[in-house]
Amino acid sequence: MTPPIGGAGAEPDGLAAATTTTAATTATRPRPPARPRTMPKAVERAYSQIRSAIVDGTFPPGMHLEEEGLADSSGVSRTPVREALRRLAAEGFVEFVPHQGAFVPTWTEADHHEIFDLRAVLESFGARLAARRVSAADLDELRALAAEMETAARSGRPDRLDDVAALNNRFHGAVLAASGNRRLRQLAQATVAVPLVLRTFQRYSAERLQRSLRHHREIVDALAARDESWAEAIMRTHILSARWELLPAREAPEPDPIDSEG
Amino acid sequence: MTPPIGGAGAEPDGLAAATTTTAATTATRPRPPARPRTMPKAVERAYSQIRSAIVDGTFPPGMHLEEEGLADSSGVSRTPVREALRRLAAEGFVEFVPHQGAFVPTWTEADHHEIFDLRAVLESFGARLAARRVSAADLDELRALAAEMETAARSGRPDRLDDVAALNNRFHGAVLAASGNRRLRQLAQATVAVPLVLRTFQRYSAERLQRSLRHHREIVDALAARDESWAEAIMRTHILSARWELLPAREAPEPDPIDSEG
DNA sequence: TCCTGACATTTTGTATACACCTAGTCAACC
DNA sequence: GGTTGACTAGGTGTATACAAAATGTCAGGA
Repeated sequence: MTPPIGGAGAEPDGLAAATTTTAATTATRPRPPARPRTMPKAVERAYSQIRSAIVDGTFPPGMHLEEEGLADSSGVSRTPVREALRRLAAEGFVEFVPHQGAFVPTWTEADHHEIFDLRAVLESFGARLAARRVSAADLDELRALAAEMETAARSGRPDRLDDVAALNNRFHGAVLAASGNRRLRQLAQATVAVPLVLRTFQRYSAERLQRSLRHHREIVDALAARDESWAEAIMRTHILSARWELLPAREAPEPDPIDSEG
Repeated sequence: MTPPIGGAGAEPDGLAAATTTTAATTATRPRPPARPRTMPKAVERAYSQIRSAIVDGTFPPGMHLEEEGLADSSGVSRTPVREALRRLAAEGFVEFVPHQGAFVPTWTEADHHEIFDLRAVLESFGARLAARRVSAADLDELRALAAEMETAARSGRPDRLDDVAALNNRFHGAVLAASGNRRLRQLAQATVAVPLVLRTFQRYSAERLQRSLRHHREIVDALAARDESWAEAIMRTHILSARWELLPAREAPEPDPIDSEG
């Protein structure tokens, strides 16, 4: 149930055909929540353009997002832009002020801690659930993602760090998918972490990045062992250790920038 | 920051009056996220009407919500109806199917368990945080709400049970507010439980209701003692015990309907 | 010189009109 | 008679036009 409102729903829904005369007797027969076909393009274009502009910093924190301008630059009208902004607001990418419109949120340190607290709670719970239900295919996928991340990180090239971040998101998403709780996945992925964590690895030192990658391996091991407590603990560890790498205040210090990692 | 997108933002944001000669340097200065004034009325009307119709069963599960009809019955046009539906979808009250529109979701038993698992995780964590930061005023409010619920329940009249449900929501919301984590509150309140739990108490037996009310008292005690683990445990208990009262399958049995209590 | 008031601009909020897609129905063909 | 095809209706998706509201500016007065 509850398909992700706009997210790229790559999940086979499976249970669409509960059409078996479900109690309702009236003529206004509720039709079965049919299969999601293809998403239209206007809202999707506006959505992804705005989203990536926020993520990559083109739209800096505090910026006022005017609907007309976004509509022009996206090549669509204001209506789909509004819908896209609403979705982005629901996911925490923008903030709305009643008669002023949408703004790129400014993250405070308190926000940062809120988000990581929630990530720790939700994803460690997801890891616990996943340890119960994980399949061999899930484990293969997780191992493959971990390996890809290690490869990308080993290259040492900063431009690969975005790949690492993307793979990291996929890894965490895969764990949440393996948990079997779709709402949990939706919450953890959409509402919580994305805006902050997306470009995260740019700031990791080489050794911290290595530790993060080792965490991933250990998460897979814990899941493979079907050890719920271990899985929960290592996932919690993994996320809470990342918190301190990414504090907004740490922008200046700039630790060892990844280079020359064998 | 991140004010609740559509919720009645009753928070004094404080930093509204930077109106004095625009201390900014550039013209495209990001303006401060100003105070939330008054929410418009069209979307709000549509939103609350649709929402309550879903909650009270006027719109049964599986029903197709046609925008034009909703617009007519709400006295507004389709545009605000669409926005209201988007918000409701983000909160789990409706589901969207691409070129078919919005439907009232049908809750399966699996959905039910997903939701209660998440509630248990989020709200017990909220109780833990709240035990750290709860103020005397918070405790007073919680005690007052608990007392009101007991009064309403003692009356034994089934029509008061909706009041109990509303007070229950306020109680849980107050705990989450006391946690100090706004995102946690937003997640726990908006995305997770509301549609299912709202009309919940109609199904409680008298003794179960009493137990639930005692839980509330114990939650307050745990918070007053500033005992994080106690608060977390009793909140978890409170929610998980409620899970089994509300299973969809239990519709037929219909236990002792509250009467003559007190 | 500073404050107060109204005005004008800009942007959001809302309404409506149009286009495309989906689904259901009916007819033609195999 | 069953199946396939196109047609028709209904509804969502999108675009645009209009109204309301807020902000910033400017003039007038104390």
